[in-house]
Amino acid sequence: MPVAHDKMKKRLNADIQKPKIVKQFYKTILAQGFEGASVAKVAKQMQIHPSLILHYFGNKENLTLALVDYVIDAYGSLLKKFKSQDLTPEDRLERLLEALWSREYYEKIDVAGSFAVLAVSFRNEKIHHKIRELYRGLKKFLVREFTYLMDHQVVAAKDPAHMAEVVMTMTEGSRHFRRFIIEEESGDNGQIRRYNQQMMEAAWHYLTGKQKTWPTDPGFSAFPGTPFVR
Amino acid sequence: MPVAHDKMKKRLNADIQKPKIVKQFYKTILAQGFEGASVAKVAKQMQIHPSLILHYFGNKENLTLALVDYVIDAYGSLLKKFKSQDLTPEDRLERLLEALWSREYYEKIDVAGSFAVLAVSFRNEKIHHKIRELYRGLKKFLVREFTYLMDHQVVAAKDPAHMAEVVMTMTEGSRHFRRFIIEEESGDNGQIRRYNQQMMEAAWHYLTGKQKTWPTDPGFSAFPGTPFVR
DNA sequence: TATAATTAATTGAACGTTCAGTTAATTGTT
DNA sequence: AACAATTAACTGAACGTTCAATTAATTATA
Repeated sequence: MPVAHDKMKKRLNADIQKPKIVKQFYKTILAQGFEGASVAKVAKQMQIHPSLILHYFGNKENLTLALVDYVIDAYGSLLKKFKSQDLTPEDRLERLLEALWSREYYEKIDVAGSFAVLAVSFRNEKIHHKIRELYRGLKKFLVREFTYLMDHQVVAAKDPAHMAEVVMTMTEGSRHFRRFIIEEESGDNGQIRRYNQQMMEAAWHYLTGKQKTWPTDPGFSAFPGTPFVR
Repeated sequence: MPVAHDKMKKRLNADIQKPKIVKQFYKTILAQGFEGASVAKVAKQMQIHPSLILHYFGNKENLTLALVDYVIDAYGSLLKKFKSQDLTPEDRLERLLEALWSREYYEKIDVAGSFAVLAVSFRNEKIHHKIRELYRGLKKFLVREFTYLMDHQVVAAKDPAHMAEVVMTMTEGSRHFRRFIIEEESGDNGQIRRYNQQMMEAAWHYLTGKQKTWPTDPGFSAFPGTPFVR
Protein backbone atom coordinates (compact mmCIF):
# COMPACT_ATOMS: atom_id res chain seq x y z
CA MET A 1 0.00 0.00 0.00
CA PRO A 2 1.63 3.17 -1.16
CA VAL A 3 1.97 5.97 1.31
CA ALA A 4 1.44 9.49 0.11
CA HIS A 5 4.51 11.63 0.32
CA ASP A 6 5.49 15.00 -1.04
CA LYS A 7 6.94 13.83 -4.30
CA MET A 8 3.95 11.78 -5.23
CA LYS A 9 2.41 13.00 -8.44
CA LYS A 10 -1.28 13.24 -8.69
CA ARG A 11 -2.83 11.38 -11.55
CA LEU A 12 -4.80 13.63 -13.81
CA ASN A 13 -7.52 12.53 -16.11
CA ALA A 14 -7.43 13.08 -19.81
CA ASP A 15 -9.59 16.20 -19.74
CA ILE A 16 -6.94 17.99 -17.74
CA GLN A 17 -3.80 16.38 -19.03
CA LYS A 18 -4.48 16.62 -22.73
CA PRO A 19 -4.89 20.41 -22.86
CA LYS A 20 -1.83 20.68 -20.64
CA ILE A 21 0.18 18.74 -23.15
CA VAL A 22 -1.09 20.82 -26.05
CA LYS A 23 -0.21 24.04 -24.27
CA GLN A 24 3.24 22.81 -23.45
CA PHE A 25 3.67 21.74 -27.05
CA TYR A 26 2.76 25.25 -28.08
CA LYS A 27 5.20 26.78 -25.62
CA THR A 28 7.93 24.50 -26.83
CA ILE A 29 7.28 25.50 -30.41
CA LEU A 30 7.55 29.15 -29.46
CA ALA A 31 10.86 28.51 -27.79
CA GLN A 32 12.40 26.00 -30.17
CA GLY A 33 10.44 26.20 -33.38
CA PHE A 34 8.41 23.42 -34.85
CA GLU A 35 11.45 21.36 -35.70
CA GLY A 36 12.76 21.73 -32.22
CA ALA A 37 9.55 20.73 -30.51
CA SER A 38 9.88 17.01 -30.13
CA VAL A 39 7.62 14.84 -28.08
CA ALA A 40 10.53 14.06 -25.82
CA LYS A 41 11.19 17.70 -25.04
CA VAL A 42 7.57 18.42 -24.33
CA ALA A 43 7.42 15.45 -21.97
CA LYS A 44 10.60 16.44 -20.22
CA GLN A 45 9.35 19.94 -19.51
CA MET A 46 6.16 18.49 -18.07
CA GLN A 47 8.08 15.86 -16.14
CA ILE A 48 6.08 13.07 -17.65
CA HIS A 49 7.09 10.19 -19.83
CA PRO A 50 7.15 10.71 -23.60
CA SER A 51 4.99 7.67 -24.07
CA LEU A 52 2.19 9.35 -22.20
CA ILE A 53 1.89 11.95 -24.91
CA LEU A 54 1.69 9.30 -27.56
CA HIS A 55 -0.79 7.43 -25.42
CA TYR A 56 -3.10 10.41 -25.56
CA PHE A 57 -2.57 11.56 -29.11
CA GLY A 58 -1.45 8.43 -30.88
CA ASN A 59 1.14 10.19 -32.95
CA LYS A 60 2.69 13.54 -33.48
CA GLU A 61 0.38 14.60 -36.27
CA ASN A 62 -2.62 14.31 -34.01
CA LEU A 63 -0.85 16.38 -31.42
CA THR A 64 -0.20 18.99 -34.08
CA LEU A 65 -3.83 18.96 -35.13
CA ALA A 66 -4.89 19.45 -31.52
CA LEU A 67 -2.52 22.38 -31.33
CA VAL A 68 -4.09 23.93 -34.38
CA ASP A 69 -7.48 23.66 -32.77
CA TYR A 70 -6.10 25.31 -29.69
CA VAL A 71 -4.58 28.15 -31.71
CA ILE A 72 -7.77 28.61 -33.68
CA ASP A 73 -9.90 28.70 -30.55
CA ALA A 74 -7.71 31.32 -28.98
CA TYR A 75 -7.59 33.23 -32.22
CA GLY A 76 -11.31 33.39 -32.70
CA SER A 77 -12.28 34.00 -29.11
CA LEU A 78 -11.87 37.74 -29.35
CA LEU A 79 -14.74 38.05 -31.76
CA LYS A 80 -17.20 37.00 -29.10
CA LYS A 81 -16.69 40.29 -27.37
CA PHE A 82 -18.58 41.99 -30.12
CA LYS A 83 -21.66 39.89 -29.92
CA SER A 84 -23.82 42.25 -27.90
CA GLN A 85 -22.32 45.64 -27.50
CA ASP A 86 -24.32 48.78 -27.34
CA LEU A 87 -22.47 51.43 -29.27
CA THR A 88 -23.10 53.98 -31.93
CA PRO A 89 -22.18 52.61 -35.35
CA GLU A 90 -19.15 54.86 -35.62
CA ASP A 91 -17.82 53.82 -32.22
CA ARG A 92 -18.48 50.26 -33.16
CA LEU A 93 -16.18 50.47 -36.15
CA GLU A 94 -13.57 52.26 -34.11
CA ARG A 95 -13.63 49.55 -31.48
CA LEU A 96 -13.50 46.86 -34.10
CA LEU A 97 -10.37 48.23 -35.70
CA GLU A 98 -8.82 48.82 -32.32
CA ALA A 99 -9.50 45.22 -31.43
CA LEU A 100 -7.95 43.94 -34.63
CA TRP A 101 -4.80 45.97 -34.06
CA SER A 102 -4.69 45.69 -30.30
CA ARG A 103 -1.77 44.18 -28.55
CA GLU A 104 -4.17 41.78 -26.90
CA TYR A 105 -5.24 40.46 -30.27
CA TYR A 106 -1.89 40.01 -31.84
CA GLU A 107 -0.27 38.67 -28.72
CA LYS A 108 -3.05 36.26 -28.00
CA ILE A 109 -1.41 33.89 -30.36
CA ASP A 110 2.21 34.70 -30.81
CA VAL A 111 2.99 35.24 -34.44
CA ALA A 112 5.77 32.70 -34.13
CA GLY A 113 3.17 30.12 -33.21
CA SER A 114 1.01 31.12 -36.15
CA PHE A 115 3.93 30.82 -38.49
CA ALA A 116 4.83 27.40 -37.28
CA VAL A 117 1.28 26.25 -37.85
CA LEU A 118 1.02 27.99 -41.19
CA ALA A 119 4.28 26.51 -42.35
CA VAL A 120 2.98 23.05 -41.58
CA SER A 121 -0.27 23.85 -43.35
CA PHE A 122 1.57 23.84 -46.64
CA ARG A 123 2.18 20.15 -46.30
CA ASN A 124 -0.82 19.03 -44.32
CA GLU A 125 -4.20 19.34 -45.94
CA LYS A 126 -6.06 18.80 -42.68
CA ILE A 127 -4.36 21.76 -41.11
CA HIS A 128 -4.82 23.85 -44.22
CA HIS A 129 -8.50 23.08 -44.10
CA LYS A 130 -8.77 24.02 -40.43
CA ILE A 131 -7.17 27.39 -41.07
CA ARG A 132 -9.44 27.99 -44.01
CA GLU A 133 -12.38 27.36 -41.73
CA LEU A 134 -11.01 29.85 -39.25
CA TYR A 135 -10.78 32.52 -41.90
CA ARG A 136 -14.19 31.67 -43.21
CA GLY A 137 -15.65 32.31 -39.78
CA LEU A 138 -13.72 35.51 -39.37
CA LYS A 139 -14.87 36.73 -42.73
CA LYS A 140 -18.46 35.92 -42.00
CA PHE A 141 -18.21 37.96 -38.84
CA LEU A 142 -16.68 40.93 -40.64
CA VAL A 143 -19.21 40.80 -43.44
CA ARG A 144 -21.98 41.00 -40.90
CA GLU A 145 -20.33 43.94 -39.19
CA PHE A 146 -19.67 45.82 -42.39
CA THR A 147 -23.16 45.23 -43.69
CA TYR A 148 -24.56 46.64 -40.51
CA LEU A 149 -22.26 49.64 -40.69
CA MET A 150 -23.10 50.15 -44.33
CA ASP A 151 -26.79 50.30 -43.47
CA HIS A 152 -25.94 52.97 -40.94
CA GLN A 153 -23.90 55.03 -43.41
CA VAL A 154 -20.60 54.58 -41.61
CA VAL A 155 -18.77 52.53 -44.17
CA ALA A 156 -18.88 53.27 -47.86
CA ALA A 157 -21.13 51.35 -50.18
CA LYS A 158 -18.83 48.64 -51.47
CA ASP A 159 -19.07 44.90 -51.44
CA PRO A 160 -18.78 43.90 -47.77
CA ALA A 161 -17.15 40.63 -48.71
CA HIS A 162 -14.40 42.50 -50.52
CA MET A 163 -13.97 44.81 -47.58
CA ALA A 164 -13.67 41.88 -45.24
CA GLU A 165 -10.96 40.31 -47.35
CA VAL A 166 -8.99 43.53 -47.58
CA VAL A 167 -9.17 44.14 -43.84
CA MET A 168 -8.18 40.57 -43.08
CA THR A 169 -5.26 40.91 -45.44
CA MET A 170 -4.18 44.02 -43.62
CA THR A 171 -4.38 42.44 -40.18
CA GLU A 172 -2.52 39.34 -41.26
CA GLY A 173 0.03 41.47 -43.05
CA SER A 174 0.48 43.45 -39.86
CA ARG A 175 1.07 40.34 -37.81
CA HIS A 176 3.74 39.42 -40.25
CA PHE A 177 5.29 42.78 -40.79
CA ARG A 178 5.30 44.23 -37.32
CA ARG A 179 8.42 42.34 -36.36
CA PHE A 180 10.48 43.87 -39.08
CA ILE A 181 9.70 47.55 -38.92
CA ILE A 182 11.71 48.21 -35.83
CA GLU A 183 14.76 50.34 -36.36
CA GLU A 184 17.70 48.80 -34.60
CA GLU A 185 18.73 51.86 -32.61
CA SER A 186 15.46 53.40 -31.50
CA GLY A 187 13.67 50.08 -31.29
CA ASP A 188 10.76 48.96 -29.19
CA ASN A 189 7.17 49.72 -28.47
CA GLY A 190 6.88 53.26 -29.72
CA GLN A 191 7.49 52.12 -33.26
CA ILE A 192 4.99 49.31 -33.10
CA ARG A 193 2.36 51.57 -31.59
CA ARG A 194 2.86 54.12 -34.34
CA TYR A 195 2.67 51.37 -36.90
CA ASN A 196 -0.56 49.97 -35.50
CA GLN A 197 -2.22 53.38 -35.48
CA GLN A 198 -1.07 53.96 -39.01
CA MET A 199 -2.63 50.69 -40.10
CA MET A 200 -5.89 51.45 -38.32
CA GLU A 201 -6.06 54.81 -40.04
CA ALA A 202 -5.43 53.16 -43.38
CA ALA A 203 -8.19 50.64 -42.73
CA TRP A 204 -10.53 53.39 -41.60
CA HIS A 205 -9.82 55.34 -44.74
CA TYR A 206 -10.39 52.31 -46.90
CA LEU A 207 -13.69 51.48 -45.21
CA THR A 208 -15.23 54.90 -44.76
CA GLY A 209 -13.50 56.94 -47.43
CA LYS A 210 -12.63 59.50 -44.79
CA GLN A 211 -9.41 60.49 -43.12
CA LYS A 212 -9.06 59.92 -39.41
CA THR A 213 -6.35 60.60 -36.91
CA TRP A 214 -6.60 58.02 -34.22
CA PRO A 215 -7.40 59.51 -30.82
CA THR A 216 -6.02 57.03 -28.30
CA ASP A 217 -3.58 54.21 -28.16
CA PRO A 218 -5.50 50.99 -28.08
CA GLY A 219 -4.34 48.02 -26.16
CA PHE A 220 -1.64 49.79 -24.28
CA SER A 221 -3.54 51.64 -21.62
CA ALA A 222 -5.93 48.83 -20.90
CA PHE A 223 -3.63 45.88 -21.17
CA PRO A 224 -0.12 46.17 -19.87
CA GLY A 225 1.61 43.82 -22.27
CA THR A 226 0.83 40.48 -20.79
CA PRO A 227 1.64 37.64 -23.09
CA PHE A 228 -1.00 35.01 -23.21
CA VAL A 229 1.07 31.94 -22.64
CA ARG A 230 3.77 32.00 -20.08
CA MET B 1 44.31 9.32 -69.23
CA PRO B 2 40.68 9.16 -68.24
CA VAL B 3 38.23 7.95 -70.81
CA ALA B 4 34.83 9.58 -70.80
CA HIS B 5 31.97 7.18 -70.42
CA ASP B 6 28.33 7.69 -69.65
CA LYS B 7 28.44 7.18 -65.93
CA MET B 8 31.35 9.49 -65.40
CA LYS B 9 30.32 12.49 -63.41
CA LYS B 10 31.80 15.80 -64.28
CA ARG B 11 33.40 17.66 -61.47
CA LEU B 12 31.89 21.06 -61.01
CA ASN B 13 33.65 23.88 -59.33
CA ALA B 14 32.30 25.63 -56.32
CA ASP B 15 30.77 28.52 -58.25
CA ILE B 16 28.43 26.12 -59.97
CA GLN B 17 27.93 23.48 -57.35
CA LYS B 18 27.18 25.72 -54.39
CA PRO B 19 24.21 27.52 -55.97
CA LYS B 20 22.97 24.16 -57.18
CA ILE B 21 22.96 22.88 -53.66
CA VAL B 22 21.18 25.96 -52.35
CA LYS B 23 18.50 25.68 -55.01
CA GLN B 24 17.96 22.02 -54.29
CA PHE B 25 17.77 22.83 -50.60
CA TYR B 26 15.07 25.36 -51.45
CA LYS B 27 13.17 22.85 -53.54
CA THR B 28 13.38 20.28 -50.81
CA ILE B 29 12.02 22.76 -48.29
CA LEU B 30 9.09 23.48 -50.59
CA ALA B 31 8.34 19.81 -50.86
CA GLN B 32 9.07 18.66 -47.33
CA GLY B 33 9.14 21.75 -45.16
CA PHE B 34 12.11 23.03 -43.29
CA GLU B 35 12.06 20.17 -40.84
CA GLY B 36 11.91 17.70 -43.64
CA ALA B 37 14.79 19.17 -45.57
CA SER B 38 17.77 17.31 -44.23
CA VAL B 39 21.23 17.46 -45.67
CA ALA B 40 20.94 13.81 -46.54
CA LYS B 41 17.76 14.31 -48.57
CA VAL B 42 19.20 17.22 -50.48
CA ALA B 43 22.29 15.21 -51.29
CA LYS B 44 20.29 12.21 -52.40
CA GLN B 45 18.21 14.24 -54.83
CA MET B 46 21.37 15.68 -56.33
CA GLN B 47 23.06 12.30 -56.39
CA ILE B 48 26.00 13.59 -54.47
CA HIS B 49 27.34 12.66 -51.12
CA PRO B 50 25.99 14.43 -48.03
CA SER B 51 29.51 15.21 -47.00
CA LEU B 52 29.97 17.37 -50.05
CA ILE B 53 27.32 19.75 -48.81
CA LEU B 54 29.03 20.03 -45.48
CA HIS B 55 32.32 20.40 -47.29
CA TYR B 56 30.99 23.52 -48.98
CA PHE B 57 28.90 25.04 -46.24
CA GLY B 58 30.50 23.75 -43.08
CA ASN B 59 27.22 23.20 -41.32
CA LYS B 60 23.53 23.40 -41.85
CA GLU B 61 23.13 26.89 -40.48
CA ASN B 62 25.44 28.26 -43.14
CA LEU B 63 23.46 26.44 -45.77
CA THR B 64 20.32 28.04 -44.40
CA LEU B 65 21.91 31.48 -44.46
CA ALA B 66 22.93 30.94 -48.07
CA LEU B 67 19.35 30.02 -48.83
CA VAL B 68 18.10 33.20 -47.25
CA ASP B 69 20.42 35.20 -49.45
CA TYR B 70 19.10 33.34 -52.44
CA VAL B 71 15.50 34.02 -51.49
CA ILE B 72 16.24 37.66 -50.81
CA ASP B 73 17.99 38.11 -54.14
CA ALA B 74 15.09 36.59 -56.02
CA TYR B 75 12.67 38.61 -53.97
CA GLY B 76 14.30 41.95 -54.60
CA SER B 77 15.17 41.40 -58.24
CA LEU B 78 11.84 42.59 -59.55
CA LEU B 79 12.41 46.10 -58.32
CA LYS B 80 15.19 46.60 -60.81
CA LYS B 81 12.65 46.68 -63.57
CA PHE B 82 11.53 50.07 -62.40
CA LYS B 83 14.88 51.73 -62.50
CA SER B 84 14.52 53.54 -65.77
CA GLN B 85 11.09 53.44 -67.21
CA ASP B 86 9.56 56.20 -69.19
CA LEU B 87 5.96 56.48 -68.15
CA THR B 88 3.48 59.10 -67.08
CA PRO B 89 3.28 59.27 -63.28
CA GLU B 90 -0.15 57.72 -63.23
CA ASP B 91 0.88 54.80 -65.39
CA ARG B 92 3.93 54.41 -63.25
CA LEU B 93 1.83 53.85 -60.16
CA GLU B 94 -0.44 51.51 -62.01
CA ARG B 95 2.49 49.45 -63.17
CA LEU B 96 3.99 49.44 -59.72
CA LEU B 97 0.88 48.04 -58.10
CA GLU B 98 0.45 45.56 -60.89
CA ALA B 99 3.99 44.40 -60.32
CA LEU B 100 3.47 44.00 -56.58
CA TRP B 101 0.36 41.93 -57.13
CA SER B 102 1.49 40.16 -60.25
CA ARG B 103 1.67 36.43 -60.39
CA GLU B 104 5.27 36.80 -61.41
CA TYR B 105 6.06 38.58 -58.19
CA TYR B 106 4.34 36.32 -55.78
CA GLU B 107 5.36 33.17 -57.53
CA LYS B 108 8.98 34.17 -57.83
CA ILE B 109 9.48 32.99 -54.33
CA ASP B 110 6.89 30.52 -53.30
CA VAL B 111 5.16 31.68 -50.18
CA ALA B 112 5.91 28.31 -48.63
CA GLY B 113 9.59 29.09 -48.98
CA SER B 114 9.11 32.49 -47.44
CA PHE B 115 7.28 30.99 -44.53
CA ALA B 116 9.96 28.45 -43.89
CA VAL B 117 12.58 31.17 -43.83
CA LEU B 118 10.43 33.46 -41.73
CA ALA B 119 9.70 30.72 -39.25
CA VAL B 120 13.40 30.15 -38.79
CA SER B 121 13.95 33.89 -38.43
CA PHE B 122 12.21 33.75 -35.08
CA ARG B 123 15.03 31.71 -33.70
CA ASN B 124 17.98 32.93 -35.70
CA GLU B 125 19.02 36.52 -35.30
CA LYS B 126 21.22 36.46 -38.40
CA ILE B 127 18.30 35.49 -40.57
CA HIS B 128 16.04 37.99 -38.87
CA HIS B 129 18.57 40.68 -39.61
CA LYS B 130 18.84 39.69 -43.25
CA ILE B 131 15.10 39.90 -43.71
CA ARG B 132 15.00 43.25 -42.00
CA GLU B 133 17.58 44.47 -44.48
CA LEU B 134 15.45 43.21 -47.35
CA TYR B 135 12.47 45.15 -46.12
CA ARG B 136 14.58 48.19 -45.49
CA GLY B 137 15.64 48.19 -49.13
CA LEU B 138 12.12 47.61 -50.34
CA LYS B 139 10.84 50.44 -48.21
CA LYS B 140 13.51 52.79 -49.47
CA PHE B 141 12.50 52.00 -53.00
CA LEU B 142 8.82 52.62 -52.31
CA VAL B 143 9.51 55.84 -50.48
CA ARG B 144 11.38 57.12 -53.48
CA GLU B 145 8.56 56.13 -55.79
CA PHE B 146 5.86 57.64 -53.65
CA THR B 147 7.78 60.85 -53.15
CA TYR B 148 8.13 61.19 -56.88
CA LEU B 149 4.44 60.48 -57.39
CA MET B 150 3.52 62.92 -54.67
CA ASP B 151 5.47 65.66 -56.42
CA HIS B 152 3.48 64.88 -59.53
CA GLN B 153 0.13 65.01 -57.74
CA VAL B 154 -0.70 61.37 -58.28
CA VAL B 155 -0.58 60.16 -54.72
CA ALA B 156 -2.07 62.11 -51.84
CA ALA B 157 0.07 64.22 -49.57
CA LYS B 158 0.82 61.87 -46.72
CA ASP B 159 4.03 60.64 -45.21
CA PRO B 160 5.65 58.48 -47.91
CA ALA B 161 7.27 56.29 -45.30
CA HIS B 162 3.87 55.50 -43.83
CA MET B 163 2.51 54.77 -47.24
CA ALA B 164 5.37 52.44 -47.96
CA GLU B 165 4.75 50.50 -44.76
CA VAL B 166 1.04 50.20 -45.43
CA VAL B 167 1.57 48.99 -48.98
CA MET B 168 4.21 46.52 -47.87
CA THR B 169 1.85 45.24 -45.22
CA MET B 170 -0.79 44.75 -47.85
CA THR B 171 1.49 42.86 -50.21
CA GLU B 172 2.82 40.63 -47.48
CA GLY B 173 -0.67 40.09 -46.18
CA SER B 174 -1.72 39.11 -49.67
CA ARG B 175 1.09 36.60 -49.99
CA HIS B 176 -0.13 35.09 -46.78
CA PHE B 177 -3.83 35.30 -47.35
CA ARG B 178 -4.11 34.36 -50.97
CA ARG B 179 -3.89 30.67 -50.24
CA PHE B 180 -6.89 30.67 -47.99
CA ILE B 181 -9.50 32.54 -49.97
CA ILE B 182 -10.09 29.80 -52.45
CA GLU B 183 -13.47 28.18 -52.24
CA GLU B 184 -13.12 24.42 -52.33
CA GLU B 185 -15.55 23.68 -55.13
CA SER B 186 -15.21 26.59 -57.52
CA GLY B 187 -11.53 27.00 -56.85
CA ASP B 188 -8.50 28.51 -58.27
CA ASN B 189 -7.37 31.12 -60.66
CA GLY B 190 -10.49 33.19 -61.07
CA GLN B 191 -10.71 33.74 -57.34
CA ILE B 192 -7.09 34.70 -56.95
CA ARG B 193 -7.29 37.05 -59.90
CA ARG B 194 -10.31 38.79 -58.42
CA TYR B 195 -8.61 38.97 -55.06
CA ASN B 196 -5.47 40.53 -56.50
CA GLN B 197 -7.44 43.16 -58.37
CA GLN B 198 -9.38 43.94 -55.28
CA MET B 199 -6.16 44.47 -53.34
CA MET B 200 -4.71 46.67 -56.05
CA GLU B 201 -7.83 48.80 -56.02
CA ALA B 202 -7.63 49.08 -52.24
CA ALA B 203 -4.00 50.15 -52.46
CA TRP B 204 -4.79 52.63 -55.20
CA HIS B 205 -7.56 54.10 -53.12
CA TYR B 206 -5.33 54.36 -50.10
CA LEU B 207 -2.55 56.04 -52.06
CA THR B 208 -4.48 58.41 -54.29
CA GLY B 209 -7.72 58.89 -52.39
CA LYS B 210 -9.58 57.99 -55.55
CA GLN B 211 -11.59 55.01 -56.62
CA LYS B 212 -10.37 52.92 -59.49
CA THR B 213 -11.72 49.89 -61.20
CA TRP B 214 -8.85 47.87 -62.46
CA PRO B 215 -8.92 46.95 -66.13
CA THR B 216 -9.74 43.28 -66.35
CA ASP B 217 -7.35 40.88 -67.89
CA PRO B 218 -8.64 39.58 -71.24
CA GLY B 219 -8.08 35.95 -70.35
CA PHE B 220 -10.21 36.06 -67.26
CA SER B 221 -12.92 38.54 -68.14
CA ALA B 222 -15.42 35.76 -68.56
CA PHE B 223 -15.55 35.14 -64.83
CA PRO B 224 -17.67 37.46 -62.75
CA GLY B 225 -15.82 38.19 -59.55
CA THR B 226 -18.11 36.47 -57.15
CA PRO B 227 -17.11 36.55 -53.52
CA PHE B 228 -17.33 33.26 -51.79
CA VAL B 229 -19.09 33.62 -48.50
CA ARG B 230 -22.35 31.77 -48.44
C1' DT C 1 -11.70 -5.60 -9.60
C1' DA C 2 -11.75 -3.15 -13.74
C1' DT C 3 -10.07 0.50 -16.13
C1' DA C 4 -7.51 4.38 -17.17
C1' DA C 5 -3.10 6.70 -16.30
C1' DT C 6 1.56 6.32 -16.40
C1' DT C 7 6.20 4.46 -16.69
C1' DA C 8 9.83 1.44 -18.47
C1' DA C 9 12.53 -0.55 -21.82
C1' DT C 10 13.60 -0.78 -26.55
C1' DT C 11 13.55 -0.27 -31.40
C1' DG C 12 15.29 1.20 -35.98
C1' DA C 13 15.74 5.00 -38.61
C1' DA C 14 17.41 9.53 -39.41
C1' DC C 15 19.82 13.32 -37.85
C1' DG C 16 24.15 16.63 -38.28
C1' DT C 17 28.92 16.29 -38.02
C1' DT C 18 33.78 14.51 -38.24
C1' DC C 19 37.58 13.04 -40.56
C1' DA C 20 40.61 10.46 -43.25
C1' DG C 21 41.21 9.20 -47.79
C1' DT C 22 40.63 9.29 -53.07
C1' DT C 23 40.26 11.34 -57.47
C1' DA C 24 40.19 15.09 -60.74
C1' DA C 25 41.67 19.68 -62.21
C1' DT C 26 44.90 23.41 -62.06
C1' DT C 27 49.35 25.41 -61.67
C1' DG C 28 54.30 26.02 -61.78
C1' DT C 29 58.71 24.51 -63.22
C1' DT C 30 61.65 22.59 -66.37
C1' DA D 1 55.33 19.64 -73.88
C1' DA D 2 56.11 16.92 -69.93
C1' DC D 3 55.23 16.19 -65.31
C1' DA D 4 55.45 16.79 -60.63
C1' DA D 5 53.32 19.75 -57.03
C1' DT D 6 49.42 21.60 -55.30
C1' DT D 7 44.76 22.67 -54.82
C1' DA D 8 39.95 21.63 -55.07
C1' DA D 9 36.17 18.36 -55.54
C1' DC D 10 34.32 14.56 -53.75
C1' DT D 11 33.51 9.95 -51.18
C1' DG D 12 32.96 6.51 -47.37
C1' DA D 13 32.50 5.07 -43.00
C1' DA D 14 31.53 5.96 -38.47
C1' DC D 15 30.39 9.04 -34.52
C1' DG D 16 27.08 10.16 -30.80
C1' DT D 17 22.26 11.97 -30.52
C1' DT D 18 17.71 12.34 -31.04
C1' DC D 19 13.65 11.06 -33.18
C1' DA D 20 8.74 8.92 -33.14
C1' DA D 21 6.91 4.79 -32.09
C1' DT D 22 5.94 -0.01 -30.10
C1' DT D 23 5.17 -3.21 -26.67
C1' DA D 24 4.90 -4.63 -21.98
C1' DA D 25 4.60 -3.74 -17.28
C1' DT D 26 3.13 -1.06 -13.32
C1' DT D 27 0.30 2.01 -10.61
C1' DA D 28 -3.57 4.80 -9.12
C1' DT D 29 -8.44 5.68 -9.05
C1' DA D 30 -13.45 4.78 -9.40
